[in-house]
Amino acid sequence: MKNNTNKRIGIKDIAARAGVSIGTVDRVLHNRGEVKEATRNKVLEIVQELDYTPNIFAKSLSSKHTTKLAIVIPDSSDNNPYWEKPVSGIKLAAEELTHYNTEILYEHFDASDRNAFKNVLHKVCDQNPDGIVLNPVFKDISLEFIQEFDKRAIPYVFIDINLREVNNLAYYGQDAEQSGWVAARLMEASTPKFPNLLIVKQSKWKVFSSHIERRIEGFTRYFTEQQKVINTTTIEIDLNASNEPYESLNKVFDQNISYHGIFVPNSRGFKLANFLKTKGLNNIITIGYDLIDSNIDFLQQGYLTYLISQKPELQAYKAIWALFDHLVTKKPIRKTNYSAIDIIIKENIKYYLENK
Amino acid sequence: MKNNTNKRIGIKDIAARAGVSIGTVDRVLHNRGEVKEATRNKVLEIVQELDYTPNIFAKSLSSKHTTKLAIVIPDSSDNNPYWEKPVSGIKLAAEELTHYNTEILYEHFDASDRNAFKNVLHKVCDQNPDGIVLNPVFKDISLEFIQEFDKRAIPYVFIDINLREVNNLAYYGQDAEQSGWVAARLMEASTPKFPNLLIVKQSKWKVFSSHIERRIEGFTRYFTEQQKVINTTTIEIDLNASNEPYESLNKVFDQNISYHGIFVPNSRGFKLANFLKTKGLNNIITIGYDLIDSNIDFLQQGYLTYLISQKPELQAYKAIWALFDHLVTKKPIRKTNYSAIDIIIKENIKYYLENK
DNA sequence: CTGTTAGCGCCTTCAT
DNA sequence: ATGAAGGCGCTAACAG
Repeated sequence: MKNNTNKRIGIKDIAARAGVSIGTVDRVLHNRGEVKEATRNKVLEIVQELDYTPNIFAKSLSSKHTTKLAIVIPDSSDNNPYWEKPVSGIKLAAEELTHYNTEILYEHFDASDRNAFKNVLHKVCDQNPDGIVLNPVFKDISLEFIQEFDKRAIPYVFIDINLREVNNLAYYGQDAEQSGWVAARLMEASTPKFPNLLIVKQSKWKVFSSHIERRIEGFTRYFTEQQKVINTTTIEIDLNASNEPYESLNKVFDQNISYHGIFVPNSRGFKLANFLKTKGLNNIITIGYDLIDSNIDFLQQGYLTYLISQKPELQAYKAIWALFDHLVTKKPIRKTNYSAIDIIIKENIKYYLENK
Repeated sequence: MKNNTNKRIGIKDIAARAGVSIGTVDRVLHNRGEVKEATRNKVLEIVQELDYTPNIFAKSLSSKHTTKLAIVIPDSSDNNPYWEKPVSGIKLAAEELTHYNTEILYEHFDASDRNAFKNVLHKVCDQNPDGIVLNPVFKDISLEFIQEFDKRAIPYVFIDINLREVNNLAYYGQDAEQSGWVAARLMEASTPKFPNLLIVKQSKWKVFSSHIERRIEGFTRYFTEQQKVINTTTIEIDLNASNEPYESLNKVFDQNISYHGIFVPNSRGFKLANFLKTKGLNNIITIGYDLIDSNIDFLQQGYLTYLISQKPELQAYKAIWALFDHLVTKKPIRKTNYSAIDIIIKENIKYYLENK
């Protein structure tokens, strides 16, 4: 039984102890205005001694200052529904944070549009926010602006893509290679020895490509490191073209190889699934990524066997909170934060969705 | 650019809109004192319309009242490390909530001790808490006290075990049968057709038994409903006896059946794994429950293939917050809340643990 | 039944 | 360089 009867000590107490007014205490606490060196030291001493910590509720209640957090992540205007997810995480965090006198600046842009990206960053700089969540889709442009952030001492948190050798406060994202391992492990468990495997890549997919490549690396490296022999075919398809993926897949399936498993390392598994459905092929193990609606649909129909999910909502949500904690409550923040790699099947998807 | 400049509306705003004073608004909000039915309705209407939510910081700043929440769940003193998990969720919630003027009353007891359970509930009643999180391990005793709770209008939330036909605010727990389905599905995917399967039950396990039974039901029903033929052997072992599970398992494995998979529907998978390790059997698919340390250890060593986890920390954490939200912020609470059924393998456990 | 008022701990402006 | 006072949104005691 815990009884928390320790009254918190406040600036009033330390003012009394120091024989000054609370106004003076406030000034030394915030380096605001001039205070005689002697009294200043005395106050600080007492602060130390009494282990004073501000009451952030009283603080945010009274403070006129609202901290501004800017979010720079793509939206789904490039026809990739994946991007809806982080946005919903942002909205949740924004809602919660209105209580704390903090406001979220969110500007969406097409993930494949260099200029849009640059423009957004310019706007963000103009707003002069207190902190920034950034998905650095274009590395060169990002680095440019990061210099500016550093100069202004604005903390920034990366989402999804981690840029090395810069001074970011934190990173929230996935370990793409490891998720490839997970996929491989599931594939191995569900297919016979020496399986024929197909990997369906997307061409013309510039933005996120490093992730996709690393998922594939992880996938194939799993088998080689376990010294399992597999027979892999990799095809590249323009998944945005209207005649695809049917044309390419038809070609592959006409070659009379019977595939045991198919790995789609991006969020477009549903396109493959749709193809399999029209062909009546429902005994192939298929593994895709991300819980977008059409994937969920085909998972439930049985044309996708596994989905791997990284809770992108949570990434955005956590990134924003990290900034808040850093700026307002001064909590220490862990720098590298990899998302969980969740395994979703028909049987557990329902409660997974209910618990996000 | 979304500018969240919507000032939160407060009791002052709704007072103005209703043409009354903030005092009156406060009274209807808290059912304190008498208010004319007409004005009462008007205020409530405006509250609805403006979607008012109280500023809990201002609230906890001004309020003298500290809300007391009592938690009645077992600890691990009955030698079941599972119970450590919810306790850690409680601690987290308690820590967060101290800020909000609420105090957590936690009294542990042995899950197998009827008298201990009763005593704790008596103590809880004496404390006269504002809300109660209850794991109703013993149904009859629980129902007895629930009558008292209802009489005093103290809201109570169930964890782990759901008692029907009582007026609980919410339930947080697992869908045991569905998790059995998940296990079955994984087992099916990883074993040949017509597999020999072994189910290792624990005897003398009174408290939690309905869950365990329902996991097994789900497991076997999956196969029958899919019309898959399996050959199942079920053994019951006193997993707390020192000569077990070795004696019983030895007997089973001496019978010259080669098992493809073993299902352990409780948290003691590690005991089986340890047996398999000493026997050098590492090609059997094994599925266990719960991320207790020894299970994690054997998962990483490869003697447990899958672990199914229900994030018991989160259940406790959410249950406490549900009470808080109900009592303090008046948020509506969903009554039935099933945990996610997480599939854990060697390859994804690391980030899973990092993200709890 | 309803309005007024004094805080809660802190920030901020205005005097001194 | 320092103190005094008003206010943030809400609770609770006190007057009508």
